[in-house]
Amino acid sequence: MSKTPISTTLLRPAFFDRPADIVARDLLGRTLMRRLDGNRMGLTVTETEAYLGPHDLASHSAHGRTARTEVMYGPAGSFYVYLVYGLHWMLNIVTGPIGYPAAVLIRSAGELEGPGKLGRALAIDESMNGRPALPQSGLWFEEGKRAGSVIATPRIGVDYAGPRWSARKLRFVLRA
DNA sequence: GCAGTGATCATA
DNA sequence: ATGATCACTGCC
Repeated sequence: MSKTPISTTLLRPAFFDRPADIVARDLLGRTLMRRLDGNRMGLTVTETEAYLGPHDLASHSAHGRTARTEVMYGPAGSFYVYLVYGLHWMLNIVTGPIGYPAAVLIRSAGELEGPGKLGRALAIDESMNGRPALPQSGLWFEEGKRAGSVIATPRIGVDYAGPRWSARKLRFVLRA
């Protein structure tokens, strides 16, 4: 116990440099780590949604590059955080190459079911927007994958995207 | 079923 | 400057 392991279980930026649906699925069962007030907690990711890119009419990036969506055009592995309904901070992780605006919404982890509850419990706010998912940010992912079956369903709350895109099964849930 | 809440974006 | 919208939650 006297030595610190050299290898880390950190999920590196390359993990996120893939299509959003692949990343969304692969994140299930991984551990979302949060450092708060000097304490560290880890939560198993249990629900995600993929926002594929500018052609995906449910994605914020479907209407072009704006101040809000700017970080989606940045490097994979950066957090994209925004406020919805004036109350709830949504936590997303940017995926794919620089210049290509796609992301994965973290909807549930551990006992925290629902993206608004997750954001509140983890004290997510605009200060996390654009930060890399690394320990130095106080919020990151680790590898160890917990087993379970994966269910794919349509995404929640995206009816505005029209039937074609709202019906796509881009929400992924881990069932024990 | 629907109120709360405020940033964001299009319109002007 | 104004108004519609919103990747939600909790209480009626």
